[in-house]
Amino acid sequence: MAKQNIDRAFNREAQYAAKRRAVIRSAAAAFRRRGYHNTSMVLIAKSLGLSKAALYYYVKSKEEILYECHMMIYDAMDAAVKSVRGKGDTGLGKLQLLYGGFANLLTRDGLGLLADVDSLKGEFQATVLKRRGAIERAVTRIVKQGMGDGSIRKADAKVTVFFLMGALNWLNVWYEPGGRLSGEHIAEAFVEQMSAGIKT
Amino acid sequence: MAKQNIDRAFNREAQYAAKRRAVIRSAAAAFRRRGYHNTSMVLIAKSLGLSKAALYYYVKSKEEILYECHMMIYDAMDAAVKSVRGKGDTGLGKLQLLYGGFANLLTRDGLGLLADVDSLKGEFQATVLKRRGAIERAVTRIVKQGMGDGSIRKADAKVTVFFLMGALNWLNVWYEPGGRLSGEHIAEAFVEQMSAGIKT
DNA sequence: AAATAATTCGACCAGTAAGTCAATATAGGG
DNA sequence: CCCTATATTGACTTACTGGTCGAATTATTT
Repeated sequence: MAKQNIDRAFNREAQYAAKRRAVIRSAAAAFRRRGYHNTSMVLIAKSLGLSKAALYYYVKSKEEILYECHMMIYDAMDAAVKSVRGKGDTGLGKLQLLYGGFANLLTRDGLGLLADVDSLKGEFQATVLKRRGAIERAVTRIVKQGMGDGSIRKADAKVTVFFLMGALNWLNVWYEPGGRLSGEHIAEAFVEQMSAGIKT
Repeated sequence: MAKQNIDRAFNREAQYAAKRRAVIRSAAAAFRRRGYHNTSMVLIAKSLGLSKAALYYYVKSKEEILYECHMMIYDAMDAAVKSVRGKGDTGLGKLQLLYGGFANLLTRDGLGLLADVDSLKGEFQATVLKRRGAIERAVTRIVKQGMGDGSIRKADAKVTVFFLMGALNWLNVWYEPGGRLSGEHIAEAFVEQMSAGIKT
């Protein structure tokens, strides 16, 4: 029954991983609503029907949870960047796809850009900043491509990108799932306003 | 010498008020850099060459400091709103003036939009949210005016406004005074991108 | 059913930071 | 030069919360 055993073990592992993800996701939602420091471990635990001690069976520290929250969103954004490779004939077209994808992540998929980078220390913070930088650089590259092919108006690329990323970030603060505005609606409006703001 | 006494007393009062303001301003800068919860009262005190206990001679609590930080920026924004009354012939023109004014507050004047509203409780939080709502409503009013007079493309006003406010808010995260980009430069670029994004 | 491994918990520990207070230093006014 | 009000402090208290640990409980294997 070696095969069975392996299956079982695999299943257990998967179960563990799933629960760990649940912890991260639940914490992420709480962090987004109340902020990192206003969310205690007991609260995260209780919202999952667990005790605080049980939480530490799945994560090493609160900081690690925050770190994983960041990784989650950056994984998704990296995937979005990758998915527009080759697509879109102009820089602007590519950026439209990517920006819409980002907006969808933040609304439809319930992921949030956490701003609490300062609460992370050492290696954790360095990694998060590195990945954020990578995203910004990817967007900047596309913007510059657009400026090169004439689809995007020439301007300071850094300012342009930060302007656009800021609008996205603010979504966390005001967007409420299930409200009057659907995620798709917002994504569409954002892409339109973004495009109009930067195209030639 | 009653007059003298009154003058002196007034001077003392002014001195007190000035020092109190200094506490708020210094704390605001620290909050913006490190975040509210990562900034201890001792740190605020030491950066002013005081002990923590002395701080409590000027403020009632840390929360009050955060509250006053918010009031400071909202006072400035209210003033900016007031200052564009009557100016600008179209909605777009008025919004350009206001948006540039906001950008200047955040860069040149070193004021920052604090996002830590969740760390405020009860009446404090209610007041801050009320004032933030008032600013958003003022901006929305101008946007709608612009949609009415044909200077601004018709769209969902709420989304439009939040998009623009988000870009402003993100300034706090990435803008560094004394860097390559001057406040004026950024304000100009923001106004241009904002205008292009929403005009007809 | 016994033995073993995976989960979960109550109770506790330790560090941190806000806030208090009695005591002290400083500065003008008489 | 004293006296009063203002300004400042060191030492202390208090409350919270992240994190640990051994025991208990539950699931799994043999």
